[in-house]
Amino acid sequence: MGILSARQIKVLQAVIVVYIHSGEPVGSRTLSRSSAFQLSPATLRNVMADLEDEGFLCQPHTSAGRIPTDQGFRFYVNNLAGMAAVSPAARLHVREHLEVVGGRLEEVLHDGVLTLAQLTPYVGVVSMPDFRQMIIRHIRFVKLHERRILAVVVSVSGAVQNVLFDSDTNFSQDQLNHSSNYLNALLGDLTLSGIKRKVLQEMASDKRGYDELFKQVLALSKSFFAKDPEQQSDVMLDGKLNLLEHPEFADVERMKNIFRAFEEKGSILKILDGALGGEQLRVIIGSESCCEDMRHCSLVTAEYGRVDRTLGQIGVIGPTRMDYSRIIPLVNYIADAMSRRLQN
Amino acid sequence: MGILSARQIKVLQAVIVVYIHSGEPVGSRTLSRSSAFQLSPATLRNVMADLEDEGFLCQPHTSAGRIPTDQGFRFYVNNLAGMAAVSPAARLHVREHLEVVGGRLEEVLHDGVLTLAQLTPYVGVVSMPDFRQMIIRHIRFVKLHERRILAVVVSVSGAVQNVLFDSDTNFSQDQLNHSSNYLNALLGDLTLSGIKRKVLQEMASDKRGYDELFKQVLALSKSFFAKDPEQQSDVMLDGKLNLLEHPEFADVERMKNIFRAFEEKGSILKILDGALGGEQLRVIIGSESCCEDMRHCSLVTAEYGRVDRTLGQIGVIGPTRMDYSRIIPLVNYIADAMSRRLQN
DNA sequence: CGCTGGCACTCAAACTAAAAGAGTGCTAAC
DNA sequence: GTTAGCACTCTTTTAGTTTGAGTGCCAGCG
Repeated sequence: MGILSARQIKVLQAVIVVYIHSGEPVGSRTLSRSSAFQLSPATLRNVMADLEDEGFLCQPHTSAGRIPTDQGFRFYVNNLAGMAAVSPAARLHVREHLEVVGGRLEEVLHDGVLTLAQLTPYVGVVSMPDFRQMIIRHIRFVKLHERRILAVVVSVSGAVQNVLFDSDTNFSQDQLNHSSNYLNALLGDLTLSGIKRKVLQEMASDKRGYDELFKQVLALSKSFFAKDPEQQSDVMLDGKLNLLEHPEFADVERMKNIFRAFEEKGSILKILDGALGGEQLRVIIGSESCCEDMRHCSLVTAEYGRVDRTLGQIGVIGPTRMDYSRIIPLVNYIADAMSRRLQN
Repeated sequence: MGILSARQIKVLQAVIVVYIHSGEPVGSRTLSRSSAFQLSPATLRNVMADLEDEGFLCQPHTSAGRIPTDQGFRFYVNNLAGMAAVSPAARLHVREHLEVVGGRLEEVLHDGVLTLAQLTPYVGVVSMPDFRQMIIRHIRFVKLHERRILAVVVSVSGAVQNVLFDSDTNFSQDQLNHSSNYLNALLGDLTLSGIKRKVLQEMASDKRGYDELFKQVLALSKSFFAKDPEQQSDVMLDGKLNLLEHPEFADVERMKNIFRAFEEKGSILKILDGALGGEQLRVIIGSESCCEDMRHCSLVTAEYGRVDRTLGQIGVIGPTRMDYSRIIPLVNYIADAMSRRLQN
């Protein structure tokens, strides 16, 4: 037990390949006919029964064909799935729609999921970078009304976040400008919390002699950073309708579950960033996501970002019966394209 | 024909009320028993047959009860539906979740749809104001990188829009600040296009003598306003899952259609803003929306905004079999609460 | 010992038939 | 104008039957 014979592997692979394309339980007869097996249905039955004992296959009910279990798919993805090259059509599509110039971070991400939703029959998904972990290029304060201030924070990767807060004192826009300048001069390759720490340090070391400007910056920073936990970390989805085309989601109850998971994006985010800092590409199959509502879905995701720093995950959500050998390279390809675009 | 007798109206109303609560076709027997009618089923049958001839009722098939047509619902909403008072529970919920202080426009709108999605079994929907029609309070330019500039535009109602653009010349942040100040001094109760026009006018009248600063502003404005059509006008939806609970959407095909309409928000926006400038409250029943995918849905929407200016529509989308007498006052109530919150 | 053919068995899906139930339209009588 | 009665229609439900795909197991063969 545990280790599979060469023949078992070959049968397992055949079952999975057929199942991925047909969506129906596959029986011994089908297998014996279609594939290049020289074995009789009876023999295949024996092999399949063994594979079932090992947990790679299962039957929806007695006397139906076998379908792969999550464990079966896992073995397939890890060991058997040959990776198809990204089709020329897909490359062209990416070149035209994704590999364009610039744009805000949000737009780039949107282009990414949109492309995935168009090139696959699944749902495109991307986790938006945690703003708190992004390196800040600019902070600028805009006086709105009395003590109400809008901080515009721009990261190196082009993400823009607006933070609304109230300051204790009533600064003029000129004062805010000066403070902005001061703060921007200070920051170099730091995240928001890094900046916060640095400002506090400068204050502690009080080598600045507490000049007027510095006091302003301090007061402002205090109010501003109090608001910091304004966390926009989020996921973006596109192509939810694609799922409706798959027979496995004709069941209304199952559909509801998945759409529920989509609506409260927190659970998806948890799955996406769950094993953060792991491999560059991840495949999460069915119950591996530990999310009950997503038990019948798989995720294929890849990291995207700049060379030095991962920003988030982009990929697709589809039924466990997913065309992994086509999707995995595609997700990789698109993550790469996005990363390149973010690089400038 | 055309005009309905008192008895016909009474029957029509009874059919609709029963249907709204049961969701099943209602037959003459049910009606004769339940309601305060002193009429026999046979008589009711005659009346109902007449109502069907007039187009207010229809049968899913021979020998089923009658269900109201869109026209029937229309008559009900216009003439028969007694408006229920907003329940204390709903009032409390609104007070706690919607009638809070401040926040960006986007947050306010989000609170609005969320509240609707929680207080009704339908989908909350709000059309975001067309930024181009909003009165601008602030424009501020932030230098990002070389000639790449981020304009932060803030409206009086608290909407913030970031516009990314490239200027022809490489301004310093100080120059941008001065230009911002200049521009902000100029604008008073104007929309973006109003400002554009004004700047052009000032240029034409060249009474400024073409000083250095003004030239800057001009150059900047030219690049900035070139980007103007960056239209974010959009709709926000919440509570899509609610719809799945309704028996009328157990049919997968029908569900798909509606979710398709949700995904491409343009069509919804068209419906919402279609009869813009009309009544304060609108009810759109079934095919009246002229959107094939939404044929089985009704919308109840109300205008929201500041006293002097309508910003958009907020309301719900649900099955045509909607509890209008509860929903209409509720939507009104929530639109009011939102408008009040936006007022400050 | 591995493979195969044969056979009995199981189970879901498809089909058929019959019955039940709800409701209608129509007509004749009140 | 209203009603009771009746024949008719059509859906829904139930049950029973058949079909077909597939399995498990056993005995025999190389």
